[in-house]
Amino acid sequence: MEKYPKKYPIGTLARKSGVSVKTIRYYSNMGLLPPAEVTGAGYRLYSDRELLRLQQITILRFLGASLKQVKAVLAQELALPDLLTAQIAAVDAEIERWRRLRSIITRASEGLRHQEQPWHYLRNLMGVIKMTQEERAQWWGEWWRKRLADSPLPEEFVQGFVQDIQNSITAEPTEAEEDFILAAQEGRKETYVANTVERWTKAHHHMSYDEWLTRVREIFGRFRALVDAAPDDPLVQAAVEEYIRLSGPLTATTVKRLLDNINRPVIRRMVQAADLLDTTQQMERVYQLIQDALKIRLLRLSPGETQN
Amino acid sequence: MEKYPKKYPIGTLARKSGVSVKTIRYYSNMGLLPPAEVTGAGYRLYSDRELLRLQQITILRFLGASLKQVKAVLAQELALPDLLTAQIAAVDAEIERWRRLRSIITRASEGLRHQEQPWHYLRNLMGVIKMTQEERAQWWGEWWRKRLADSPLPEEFVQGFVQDIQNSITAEPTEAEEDFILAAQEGRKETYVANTVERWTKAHHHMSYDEWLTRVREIFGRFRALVDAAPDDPLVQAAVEEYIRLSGPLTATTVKRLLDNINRPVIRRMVQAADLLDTTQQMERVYQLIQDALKIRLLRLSPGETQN
DNA sequence: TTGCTCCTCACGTCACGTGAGGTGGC
DNA sequence: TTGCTCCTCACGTCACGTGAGGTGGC
Repeated sequence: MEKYPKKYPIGTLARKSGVSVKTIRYYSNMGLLPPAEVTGAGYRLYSDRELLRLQQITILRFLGASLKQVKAVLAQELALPDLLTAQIAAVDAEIERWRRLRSIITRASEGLRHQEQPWHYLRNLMGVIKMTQEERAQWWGEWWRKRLADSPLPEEFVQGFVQDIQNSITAEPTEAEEDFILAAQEGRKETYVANTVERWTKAHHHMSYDEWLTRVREIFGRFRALVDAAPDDPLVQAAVEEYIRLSGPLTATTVKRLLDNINRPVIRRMVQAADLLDTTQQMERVYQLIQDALKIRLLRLSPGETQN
Repeated sequence: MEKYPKKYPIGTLARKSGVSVKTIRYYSNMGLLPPAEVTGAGYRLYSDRELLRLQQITILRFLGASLKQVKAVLAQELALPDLLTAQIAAVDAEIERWRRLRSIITRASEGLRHQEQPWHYLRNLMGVIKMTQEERAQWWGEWWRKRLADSPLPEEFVQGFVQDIQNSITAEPTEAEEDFILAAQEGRKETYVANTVERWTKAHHHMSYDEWLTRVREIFGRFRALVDAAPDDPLVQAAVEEYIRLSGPLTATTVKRLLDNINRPVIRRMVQAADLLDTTQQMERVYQLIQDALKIRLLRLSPGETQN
């Protein structure tokens, strides 16, 4: 006695399952849904066993599986939960791809509004977005080399500086970095920088960039005057307090970020450059003073976190 | 004098543009990038004019345009900004599609963990998610008809009630609605409802569902006792105050939402049902009392918004 | 006999890539 | 002459849908 005795032609299966005749024929031909029987005249006959299998196929397709994956799952070569986990990852990748495309199109669309040479602009935009890590390192290297070409800094120094810059470039570019490169390539770097820096000082310090710069200069003047004082001298600590405040709220996190920043090779190299250009040669000592004063300030803010 | 005198074969163009020979051949064959010249031996020759055009094609493809769209833009049948606007909309639709698929797969994946009949569960899930508005209306109609089958309510009343239910179904189902249908189909409705209701009362009222229900019953008891009082009677107003608080903070918005809710045809029909079943037949009057008391409370909360 | 169902085969979709088999040009 | 470049043609990708032309079965 067969379990599924009743057999019916393809049209009946199509009606029972809601799947088109063409699609069922396709599945059958590719071996995914073999008919229960084929008559002498070539008619495909199916039973409810095939109906069940077809429903499983439909479900898996509904969950985004390819026919190849469907085949693997039904052959029990691939477990259902594993398929779904893989699908979620694949869908996430797709969403990421589309998001990125969306941001690119939006940027292009906005950029075009103020552009007189649309194709030229779009070509630059595409170029910048497609840049690999090495190409960006290359670009920044050249940019700094050009900027420092006329400076009186010794050649080895410039070489080292460019090296530091290139080493500090991470795998994933930020949109801000891409926009800067684009602006520089289009010769509108000055206005771009002015705008973004102005936005930053306005948002974080409620003052214009000029005001902010004046404050920074004033603080460095104070440090310079105190260059021979001890780091825990109240005057030095007062100056460092101001310095911290210009970077954010007075918390351990802010101070740590400042210390991390000041320790970056590029910053250290800039301090060296200042010393090379400055006849007083005090920048290195000022730099040490600020570092030490920051460390003391951090100790006072978080006595429990001195280990790191 | 030609503007682009130098002509070169396909391989040179490939190297200059970074596009593969095969792709250039494809574009040329389909008329998107006709060669500047074809030699007697059939060699395609290109100039820098074609190089420029090829770069434009590459840019548009980078922005997600199809070759058909590329053709239209280069033939100036479609303006660039219009293309980009259309692209953004298309990309948004794609992201939405993938998001929906992701949520479906996630739900399936989580549901499978506690399921003994995975295919059966997945089939139900697919069915529920694919339900159209009419199918959902149909489903709710049947569900209520079954629930009210044994009730002593007259048949015309049940008909009208089911009609009201079906009319209140919106085009877009919520996930909560889909989950309820699924739970009901799988016979785990009771635990599902208990869980979600419990979560709701815990989150919004910091009490268990049982406690919350006791409070609601107590308030209705108070209204019932006050059925002949005026809506602005202090005791009625005190009861309505409690009633509002059980629904949210005492603001004009909350009161308006309560009034909207109480005015829904389905709610009115349920009040009528209570009267048909209750020997005291007071529910209709209690209902009116609550409505009037709510209106007075709303007037006191927002005297400026009485027009609507 | 009529009308419906079923069959195969070929082609189209989208933007190419692969590969075979052959030829032109430096 | 050798090695590189170029050519055409056919087929594959993915999951079918469309359509032509013909036949089986109630």
